[in-house]
Parts: sequence; structure tokens; C-alpha cells
Amino acid sequence: MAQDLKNTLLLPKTDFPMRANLITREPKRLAHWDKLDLYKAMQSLRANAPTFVLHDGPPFTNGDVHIGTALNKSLKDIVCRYKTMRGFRTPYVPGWDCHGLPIEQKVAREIQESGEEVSTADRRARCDAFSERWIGIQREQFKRLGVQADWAHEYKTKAPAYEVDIIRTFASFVAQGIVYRSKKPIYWSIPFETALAEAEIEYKDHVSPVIWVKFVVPTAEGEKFDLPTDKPLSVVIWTTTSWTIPANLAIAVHPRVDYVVVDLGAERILVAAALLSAVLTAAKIDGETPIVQTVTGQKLENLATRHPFIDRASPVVLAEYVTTESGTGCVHTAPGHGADDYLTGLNYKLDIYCPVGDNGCYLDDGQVPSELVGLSCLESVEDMAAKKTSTANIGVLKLLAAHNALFAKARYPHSYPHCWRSKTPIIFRAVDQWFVSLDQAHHRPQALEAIAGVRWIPGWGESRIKGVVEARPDWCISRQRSWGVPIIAFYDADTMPYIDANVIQAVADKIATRGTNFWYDATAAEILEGVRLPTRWPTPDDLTCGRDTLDVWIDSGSSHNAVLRNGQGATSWPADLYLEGSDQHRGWFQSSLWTSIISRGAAPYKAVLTHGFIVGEDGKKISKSGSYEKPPTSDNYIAQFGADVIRLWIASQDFTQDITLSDKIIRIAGDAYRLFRNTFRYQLSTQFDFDPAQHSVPVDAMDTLDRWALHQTALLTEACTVAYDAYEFHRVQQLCNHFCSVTLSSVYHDILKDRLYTFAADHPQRRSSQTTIRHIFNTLVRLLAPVLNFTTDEAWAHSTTGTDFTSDSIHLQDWPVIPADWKNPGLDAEVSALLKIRGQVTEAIEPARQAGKIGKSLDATVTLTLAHGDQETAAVLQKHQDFLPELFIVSRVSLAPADPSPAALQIGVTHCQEHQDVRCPRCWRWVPTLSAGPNGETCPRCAEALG
RNA sequence: GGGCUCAUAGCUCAGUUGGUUAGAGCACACGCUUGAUAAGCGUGGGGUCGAUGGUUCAAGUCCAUCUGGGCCCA
Repeated sequence: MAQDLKNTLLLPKTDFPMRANLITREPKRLAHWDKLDLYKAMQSLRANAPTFVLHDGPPFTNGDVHIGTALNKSLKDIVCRYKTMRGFRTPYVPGWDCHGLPIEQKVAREIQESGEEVSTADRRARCDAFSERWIGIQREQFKRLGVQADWAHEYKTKAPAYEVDIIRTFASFVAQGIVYRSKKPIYWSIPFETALAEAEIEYKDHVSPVIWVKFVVPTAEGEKFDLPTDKPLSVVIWTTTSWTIPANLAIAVHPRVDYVVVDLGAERILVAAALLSAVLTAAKIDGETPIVQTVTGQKLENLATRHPFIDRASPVVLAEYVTTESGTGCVHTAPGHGADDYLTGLNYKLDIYCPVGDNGCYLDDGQVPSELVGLSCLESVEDMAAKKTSTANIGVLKLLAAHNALFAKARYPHSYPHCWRSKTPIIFRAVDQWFVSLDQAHHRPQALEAIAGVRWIPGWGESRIKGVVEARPDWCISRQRSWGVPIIAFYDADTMPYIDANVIQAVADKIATRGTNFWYDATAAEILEGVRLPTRWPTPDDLTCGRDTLDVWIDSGSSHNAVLRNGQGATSWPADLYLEGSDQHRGWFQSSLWTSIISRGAAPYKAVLTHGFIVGEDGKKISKSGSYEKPPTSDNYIAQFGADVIRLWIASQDFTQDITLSDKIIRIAGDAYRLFRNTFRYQLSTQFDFDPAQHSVPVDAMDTLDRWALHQTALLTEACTVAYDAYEFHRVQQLCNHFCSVTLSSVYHDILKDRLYTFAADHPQRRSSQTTIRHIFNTLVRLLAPVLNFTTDEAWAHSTTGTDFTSDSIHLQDWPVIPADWKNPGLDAEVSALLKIRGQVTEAIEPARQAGKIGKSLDATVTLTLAHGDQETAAVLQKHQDFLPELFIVSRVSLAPADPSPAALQIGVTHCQEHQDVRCPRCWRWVPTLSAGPNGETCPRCAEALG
């Protein structure tokens, strides 16, 4: 009996499953999109539209896609899909950063382990293969994430055409005369006579001789600086690298540290006050050592001391990095042998002096004492085992002692960098490098001006990049590596460099057809065959090819030239947007800016969006954040949660700050995902007997609640559009979340059930609501499409075809445009007032429910006693009196005037039974009487619906 | 140590130019429903707005210092 009645209800029905099963379903949709060539379809759709070019920053190709990279690519994908829907043609050409040390190093270790002998060209081929393999893996991982891109036109920095563009970019630098050669200290492995990178260094314990050395202050100098000159005075320095003493060109002091002149009897020394006792202890001096004078470092600037055994001055210079933690507070400065020393050298225009050759031995340059020439700085593994220090160190010690300059010495255990292959201590040694001047042609002010013209999101990005652009010294662009783009420079037998823009262009033409390995396989003569050389150049037979490669930042920094300028994948220059992590202010944003300023005089991007880094639950960086069972790769997370959940997680947080990743947070994203999915499912389920062509109700004929819902949808759309335009995806997520859970689920959908289920199929109110739900669905599914790209497409397919897939993908639809008649502020105000009362009503029902008097709200009769003087509420209630039971989801509402009327609205709740009502077994409402019908007794409304 | 930056309920976020008892969703607890059911509805608890000091009639909001994170340098 009851079952028969139930069968007369129009209950929701859909094939759209609640269970998402993303892990197996998403790959099927990817295959479907592949078949459709969705990327191409999206481009063709906007063939004649204005473009929005998001230029991809290339990930490095040496491992699985990290969850951080997944975050970056997902954000890009969300932007592109949104912009496409907004009517832009949005070409997205993905890139790959292929050259560089980490790959070269991995390959080098493989070669090392196998003990093979390989040529540079072979080594490069292996690096190429290594990179290519990861490109293939990463591409699939990005695709799995749902990233839509022009994979057919992707760019690789190792592609011959791209490499040629890098070389041409470099040529344009040379043409402007801003490329120069100068020395810079680098890590150097003596046994292998090769430069080392930071990553190729291992820190190990090492015992070095440490020495305190006196630098005499000449009497005239002492007088000039108001220092006492009646006894010999020396500035004492301290160093653990004795062999660098011949390269000493200065002594650094801190400008705001106090220094003292101390009387030792026969002589006086000058050291930092804070380190005096430590120095005296080292020199085993006790007894009276009166302080004769105290002076701040600032006052000592340019005091010209004498080098202990070379006839030249060693002036005092100022440096902020000087500390009083160890040593003497007077820092031995050899610009050719230290990073700090180098920068100080640049500041004071000192020579970047390095009298040590490739083999680690002192050169005979006319300055190095003959006793030292030829001595080696190398400490072999055997030497170290025998506790022997280098012959260079011993030579220097002897020489210092001979010149009465050795104030003290000791053995000093500390952590020191060693070469990863030979296990010997490295040396820091200045070698010739290529630099690009950033000031000579006024590029720096141009860059700063360009920065001001770019939209930085968030705004502080501007001060951040300004900081690095202002502070960066000239760009050192050469690297002593083989996996990279060669610097097209030639050298004669005396290592004199030859470089020329036209020659580079001519060589680039050849490389364009033969690849960069041509540079490594051929001789200079072969390479230069047919090339017109500048008049002062030697003949090609007397030249050799340089073996330096370009800084990889030139590689990726040239992408706007190599990709956008060439229109690869139908892109164009400049980009509308660069979107990378905030570390790229110093990296790619900067290198791209410089190459663009130098080669084109303008910024390569109109806007730059940055995101933060992923941190663990405790707010700490992921590597330090507890132990992760699996590596935090994109695939590991997708295999567990599916791409849409990951994408929703990404869209749920303000990505301009740190982004928190934890199982808990992803679980919450999963809950939000289910809310959206279930909303789609419910909406779809209400459409089972609705044919929009046939049943749609025009807005002006719609029911009050429906018009209210459309108004809310309009507000949501406006707010989401603003949020998307501001790249605030977390606001979209919050807005939609609130909309689905409150506006729809707890209000609109909940109220609608009665009419959808129990009214006659064609009842105007029912059709009105079905029309509205369709409108809302069509809007909501679009608003979420950029983020939930799989699920919205699935829901969309169900709505349009009733099946899982459609060729007319959601991603080919336009952004929702809200018809003017959806907006209805007047009605919105009225319904809002009613909903406020609804809240009070549900609150009033609760005690009755807690007391067990009432179960479902339909059991309740509600009596509203109007407040005194609240005409507005009274008017609204009276106007919508017939609508109130439905709105409150109760069976009966009576508006009771009272005398005297209460101060506030009073709500009485009783069970309908108390009013002798009976429950309709079909719609479950309580009514005064039931009447018999073909399906038994029902309320009149149900009888009519069944009739 | 320097540059940039962040800190509001267990989680994710709101909080307009300083102005009533700081909001939302989720999570949690309790209840209802069993005609969205691997669903739905309701009610409720929960925050000295990182800390301290200051400006002000009034500070989550402005200033200073500190603490703890993040990115990039040194």
C-alpha cells in the first residue's frame, strides 16, 4: 500500500555515481580527451579571439614530478582553462629545462662507477638521454594531473633550435659590447684540474695549519692614522689557508668593531679588542700587555700595511662579514681565493689575483718569491694519512718565519670542502670567466623601469625582484661544465680569447643544422670554415674552441626569445603571465628579465604571479617535516586521492603564502570534493523527467524561491569571476563550498524536495524549480570547471547526454553570463527576511525535537506571534503567508495577532496531532482531512497530483 | 646576519579607510530523518585574533620590539 504510494512519487534519479573512484575513472577521461584532441579543440574554438599567453617556466628534467611542481602546473592549468572559458585563445606551450649540473653529475657518477673513458661528446649524449627519459616520465605525470597543454609543440632547452636561440641571445650581448672577461674564484680540484660546483663538494674533517701573521704598519702610515709609532707596529691576521698568503692583497676589518694597539714590549700589534686574549694565548704571551690605543675599524680604512714577504702594500679595507668569533678580527683578504674576499676585492677595485696554476702549483709571475714557485697546494690522500700538509703551506710558513712575520701557529681541526672524486681538499681559485656587464649600457635602470611596469601578484613581488636586480653584480655567465650550451669563444696558444658577435651568429647557423655537439666534435678550423673573421684574429688553425658552457639561467632565461618570439605553438611575445614559485624572483623571473632587457629593451611579461612553497602540517618545510613514507611526488598523491582532489586541495588555500600539505588537509579537500560531487549528482537527479526545450519556465514566470536562488547564483558568479580574475582560487572554493552547503543543500534543495517529489510532473512550480536547478547546474559546473576539470566534465556529460562522456566538453563552454533578470535585489531582501525567520523557526523546533515530541519538521505546526510595531516583518510574512509552510518545511503556519503584541516575534511549536490533523501518507504533511483516491487516502494536493 | 614575507577557532579562509558581544564552511559532539542514504536536516561546544609594549575615547586592524615559520641571499 505504502509502497504503491511511494511509487507515485517523482523521486530523484541519475546514473551519475556518488562514488567518484577517481583513480580509475580519471585516466579514462584523459584517454577520451586525447581522442578528442581537446587542447586543439579549445584553441580552434578561440581561433580568432584575443590571446592570453601564459609562458611556462620549465621544470628541471632529473626526476619525478614533485608535489610542489604539481602545484605549480595545476595553477597554470586552472588559469588557462579559466581564460579559455572567458573567451581568450590561451596557447600553453610546456617547457623542459634540460642542461645543468645535477644531470651532468649523475651521469658523471655513473661513468665513474663503470670506469669508462668517455669523450665530452659522449658524456653530453648520455646527459641528453638522461634528460629525455625524464621528460617522457614527467610529461605523463603532468598529463595525469589533468594538465592540458600543447605537448606537440613543447620546448626543450636542449633542442637544437632552442640551443641556437640561446647562442643568438648570447651573440646579441656580445654585439652590444657588454661581454667581458675577468677572473672569479671557483672551487677547484687539483688532481683533476677542473672546476667543481657546490654539489660536487663533500665537507669532511680536516686538520690545517693555522697561522697568525704580522703585517707591518710603516711608520709614515702609522702617523697618518694617528697610531703610536715609537715601536714597531703590526696588524695581525689569522688564516687556515697559509698557501693563500702570497695572494694577500688586503686586510678586512669590521667598521664598527673596536680594535686595540697592544704593547708587547719590543713591538706592538693591532687586533680586535674582543679577540685580544685569544691571540695572546695562541702566541703564548703572558705578563704585562698594556693597551696603548683603541680605535674603531672604520678609522683604519686604507691603512697601508706591508705584505710580509712580497714588496707591496696590503691596505685595510672594511667588510661587514668580519666577526669577532675567531681569528683576530683582522681578516686576511685574497680576492682570488675566497668568495667574500672576491666581493671585497670588487668593492675596493683590487686585482682578482691568483698566482696558482691549473695544477695547483705557484706560478712564476714575477711576484711570487722564487722559493715558492712550483710548490703545490695539493694534499694527497696519502699526505693526509701521514698528517703532512702541502708543500705550499710549508713553504709559506718557512718564508714567514724567515721574515719574522709568523706571530703564532697551531694545528686546526675543522670541516673543509673536498673533491667528491679525488677526496682531496679543494682550493678556491680565481679563473678567467665571461661576464655580462649590467651597467655599462645602462641596462640596470632599464630593468628597474620595466619592473615598475609589470603587474606583480602579490604586490610585494615587485620589491622582492627590485631588491635582487639592484643588488646583483655583473652576471658571470660561463661555467666550466660540459652539459650545456657552449660559449662560442676561441683561444690562441697563449689562451688569449677571441669572441665576436658575427662569428657567433655564423657558427650558430652551422649548429642549427648540426647540433651543438658539432662544437665538441670539430676543430676550430672546421667550425670556422667559410666564416669571415675579424681582421685582428689569428688564422683558424691557430685557434682552439673554448670549453666553457653558458650559465643555465641563460638557457631558461632565453625561453621568451626561443619560444614566444618564434611564435612556437601559436604563442606571442611578450607573455601575459609568468607563474612560478617565489624563489624565481631571483631565478627565472630575473634571468628572463635581463635577457629581455638586453635583447629587446622591455620585460618579457606583463604580469608575474608567484606562489609559496609547500610545508608540512607543522608549518615547516616538507623535507624537515616528519618522515614521509613515500617521496612527495605528484604520482604518489594522485595514486592515493585522484587528481581532482589534489587540484581542489591546491585551490583551497591562499597559494601566495606557504601551502600546507598533510593527510588531514587532503582528507578535508576530499570532503569538499564530495560536497561538490554530491551537489552535481543531486541536481542531475532532479532532471530525470525534465526536457529543457519542452519544459523550461521563463524567469518572469518563476516561483519566488527559484528567483531567489537565481539571484544567489548571480551573486556567486560575480564573486567567483572577481576571485578568478584576481587569481584567488581559494575564494572560489570557499564561495562555492558555502553556496553548495548552505544556499543549496540546507535551504534551496531541502525546501524543493516537497514540490519536486510530490507535485504532478508538469506542475508549473515543479517545472520552475527544475528549470532553475538546470540554470544553477549549468552555472556551477562552469564555475568549478577550471579546478575540478575531470568531475565537471563528467557531470556536464551526464547533463547533456546522460552518459559519462561527451565530445562537447565542459572545457569548450563559455564562462557563465548572468541574464539581467536573474538579479532581483528586492525579492532577495524579502526572502532573506523570511530565511532569517526560518532560522528562528528551526531553532524553536529544536527543543520539541530534543524532548522527543517531534521528529521531522513536517510534524510541526508553527504559530508566529508578530512583534509589536515590526510592520516590515509583518508585511513580508503576510505577503508570503501561503509559502511559509513550504519554506519552513512544516505542515502548518499560522500568523497570530496578539493583544497586547509581544516585543519580539514569538514562535510557538506544536505537534500537528494536537490540532487533530492527519498525516498524508504520500507527502507526509499533516492536513485536516484526507480523501480517498485510487491509491488510497491522500491529502487533497496529492490527490490532485495523482489525478 | 641581510632582503621579501607569513602568524585570526582542530583545518581552510573572511574580517572594507581602526568603531557594538570577531564571522563562514569543514571537522567535532548530540539529535532528527531513512523519499539525495558510502547521502540529507537541525542544534551545540570551540578563538585573551603568535607574544609584549605603545598610539588612540576605541586596535584583529596603526607603530615598535620579540617569538616562531617560509623563500632567496650571506
